[in-house]
Amino acid sequence: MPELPEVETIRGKLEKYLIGHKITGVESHYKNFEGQEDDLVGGRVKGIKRYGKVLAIDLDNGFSVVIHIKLTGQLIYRGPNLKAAPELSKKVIGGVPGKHTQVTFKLDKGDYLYYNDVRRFGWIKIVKTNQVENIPFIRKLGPEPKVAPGPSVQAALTFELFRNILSKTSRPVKIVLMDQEKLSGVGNIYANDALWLAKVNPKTQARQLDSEAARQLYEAIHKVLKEGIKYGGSSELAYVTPDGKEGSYQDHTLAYGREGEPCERCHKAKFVKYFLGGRGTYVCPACQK
DNA sequence: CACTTGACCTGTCCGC
DNA sequence: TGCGGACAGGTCAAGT
Repeated sequence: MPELPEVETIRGKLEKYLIGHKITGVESHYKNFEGQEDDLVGGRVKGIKRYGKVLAIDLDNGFSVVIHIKLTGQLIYRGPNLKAAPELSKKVIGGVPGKHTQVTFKLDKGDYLYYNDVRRFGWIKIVKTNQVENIPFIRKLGPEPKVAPGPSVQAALTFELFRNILSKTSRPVKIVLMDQEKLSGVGNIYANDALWLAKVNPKTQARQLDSEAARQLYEAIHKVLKEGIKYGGSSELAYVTPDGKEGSYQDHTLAYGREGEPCERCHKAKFVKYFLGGRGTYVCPACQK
């Protein structure tokens, strides 16, 4: 769920709601929070960047808030910028502020940005803006598929790079797609869908893919990520946008979650599910040879 | 080095 | 209605 399309959707909304706003206070009791809350106070939001699945909120005082929401992190904006404050999705368990609010960012003009995280896997770091790209996790990220016009900072995943990445390993191609150090942004849902769209078996050794299969897969990755963005992300689990709404990609998945359903493309088989690398993997046995 | 399993956490859903 | 157990995606650490 929080893969590139979800994080990009959040990025766009934060840009809309937060730019120009000053942080007037930060309250955190979160175990995965690193850095000095006070470094943010007085800074104004000047931009929101994305590195793969990671967000960076840049302030005009030289500091940034870097956030990885992992599985259940939620960034919820509340305040007058929301014309009519929409009802919060019930996926915002406990509401805001609430039982699962880990960090509260108080902004000027009566605004708040809340970080909720039920399972507390996500992390937040306060660092100087010029040090964001030195955070080890971000430094190690591979190039990402360019599917959004927005200012992601990651290098583009060209077809040349993609072929090169595949050629260097015999790991199953699905595992490679989800390896953020090889390419960034793709997680389990979109990996499943891209493989189905490209008619590639997830277990295929990456280096066994010929140029044509690699091309199909390369294009499929871009296509499914764009679809994800178009539908505002997948709210299968805990994902919601900063205005508290759900995305709808979960209603448009190609293969993910479709165990037992007929394959609408070949009509020859039903989707089966198995585990690959510990992750739910959905394939049509007839068209993903 | 490649690959697998367990850990991190809690809510939801499923079966009895 | 209650309860135990499996399961969920993202990443890291430890084990084989």
